[in-house]
Amino acid sequence: MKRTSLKDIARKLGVSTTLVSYVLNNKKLSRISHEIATKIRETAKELNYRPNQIAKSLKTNKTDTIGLIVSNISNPFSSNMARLIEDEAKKSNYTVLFGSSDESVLKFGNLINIFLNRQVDGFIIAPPENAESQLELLQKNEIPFVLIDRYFSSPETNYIVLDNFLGSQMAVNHVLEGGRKKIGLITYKSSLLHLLDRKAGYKALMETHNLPIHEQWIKELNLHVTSTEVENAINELLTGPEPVEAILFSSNTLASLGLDYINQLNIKVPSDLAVISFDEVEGSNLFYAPLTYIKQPLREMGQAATQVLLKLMEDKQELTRMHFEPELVIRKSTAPRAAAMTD
Amino acid sequence: MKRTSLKDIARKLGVSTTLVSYVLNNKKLSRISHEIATKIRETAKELNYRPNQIAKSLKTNKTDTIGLIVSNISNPFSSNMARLIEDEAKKSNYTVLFGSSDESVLKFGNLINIFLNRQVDGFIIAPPENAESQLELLQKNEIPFVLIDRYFSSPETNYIVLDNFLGSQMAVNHVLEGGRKKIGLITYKSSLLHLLDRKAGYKALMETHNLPIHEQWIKELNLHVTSTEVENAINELLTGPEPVEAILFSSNTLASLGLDYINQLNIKVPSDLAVISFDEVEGSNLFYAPLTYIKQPLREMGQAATQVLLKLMEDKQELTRMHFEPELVIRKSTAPRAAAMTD
DNA sequence: CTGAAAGCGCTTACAG
DNA sequence: CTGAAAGCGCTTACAG
Repeated sequence: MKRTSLKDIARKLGVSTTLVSYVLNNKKLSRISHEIATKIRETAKELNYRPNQIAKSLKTNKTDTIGLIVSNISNPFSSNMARLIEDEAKKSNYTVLFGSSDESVLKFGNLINIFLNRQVDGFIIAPPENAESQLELLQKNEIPFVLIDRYFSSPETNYIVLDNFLGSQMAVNHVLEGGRKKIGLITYKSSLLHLLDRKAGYKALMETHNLPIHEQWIKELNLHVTSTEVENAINELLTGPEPVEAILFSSNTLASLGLDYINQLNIKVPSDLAVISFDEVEGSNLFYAPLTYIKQPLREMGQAATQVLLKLMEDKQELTRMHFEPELVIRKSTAPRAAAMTD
Repeated sequence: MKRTSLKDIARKLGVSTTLVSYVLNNKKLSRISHEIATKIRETAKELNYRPNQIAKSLKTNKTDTIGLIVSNISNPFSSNMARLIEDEAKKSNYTVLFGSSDESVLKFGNLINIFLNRQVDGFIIAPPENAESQLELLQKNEIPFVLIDRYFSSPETNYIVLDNFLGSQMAVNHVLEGGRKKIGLITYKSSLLHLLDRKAGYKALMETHNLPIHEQWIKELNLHVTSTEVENAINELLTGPEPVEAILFSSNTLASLGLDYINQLNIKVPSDLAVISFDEVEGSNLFYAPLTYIKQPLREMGQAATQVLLKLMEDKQELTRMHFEPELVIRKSTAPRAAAMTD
């Protein structure tokens, strides 16, 4: 069954496709008789006309599609972001293509190419390490894009990220206020700036308070982290010459693995060890000491990213770089020393 | 900067676009001199040629795109499924458009239309209630699609679902073996067959064992469930004339809300109450009594759905309906009566 | 072995 | 007020 096209409608009514196109797109309506317009609309409905966006795109060079590239769509952080972007994009009649890079530049580059071949109008990207050259390529080709969650110092791009430096400071400050000065950091070995910011914030605040930072307090694990690595890191932080009283996890994945292990150990949170993390750990409220965490304003960030991209696509404008303020969600895992002891 | 087209390459080499098209698509290579083929490929690379899939699609009437419609991409079940489908589709050079219906037929219909306008080649769909007429429309238009997770008795469609009836039976049987005969069910008020199957399996197994089922043991909540509804349901199950000894939750969302509440009550799992659920509850391993659950073989189901759709798209074939076998993952929340007591 | 040409379904500058 | 016509970037049946 052939789908009906503009031509079919035009032929049936004995008018030009031009006219039909104008009417169905509500263009130049002022110059078209009301009568014929109505007839066209009726016939379109009757024949169950459905515009072929592909044909339209070929002509207009616009697909009303944006490509969303995240690390892994099955990660809650990414899927939540995806949903917000989907909704925000739909408001402007955009549809979202998605792809997962798995932290691999190779896969990332492939996705970019696949999406470019499909003529996406722009990208929202949480890039993997070493994606700089790919991004430069996009810039050279004047493809609009905005980074989210992650960013680079060069090339200069639009981005929407958390103020990660501040987030770490808030986390460390909160732990210090609870009476714990020996704080370990479990993060990733990575050149990604948002992660370096988290490390730097931790260090900076410790220094502000003239507290020593032992290098063995900072554990940097693989981006594709295993539970064993996390377990080893925790063991090392808890034993050694300067055992820590608190651990800051720089991601929900790390914290989730960490809590699993801590739960098996013969120690109590928060009396023996305070725990805090970036991003919520799904289900950590079921833990006997629900996790204190640094919360990102996901909705605002997702909407901002989409809006910035949409604006970018209609007219190249200057750079937009936003650092969103984190929120400290205090729960039991960091209850103050004294309180925790008598708990 | 204009993108280079086939014509650009053809002009530069003084050959026809026909030839260039054949070479770059590795078609009819036997009839093309090796020399000119090499030259064409070199020039394409040099000019950074990137095929315009939109133009190709217009001509071939194929977009190599599939539409994935789930209830909500930010639900872990959906995002996990999405990731598996993304990977499986990519193996065959397909890209995935996604959309969330939020259990609304209206939104669902809109997504179908949007995706059809974009000429997706087929759909993978976890439909909302009352989506039957929309699906019939797809069938009438000969659009290939396969349902996943959910299905209808009419119209007859392809689908990939869990054997939900069996899943409930496994769950109830396991609880009975643990020495508990009073079992409550918290599920949704819905005509969706996979949910009715879960209820039916529960009833059937109880009857097999000649156990009474009190109607007040079956709680049917709104698909857009609130924590209050879950709390009320649990309260009613635990008080009343015939308080239950175990609760089966028919989804991870229900179980998650339920555990949250049970955790606040002055009762212990599993000694006071055994708990079991469909699908894993993220982070429930952090709970003092990790949750026993009915596991769906997501990977197999996602791959099957994609494969069935791909086959469907190349040649309409007969119906494929698969009921996958569930797996019972036993953890502490359903430990046998005796063991739980002395625990 | 190769290419001119038609055509996919639209949009829109242009002529009347 | 209206329409013929060109053209977006491809594919491919057809003629040579």
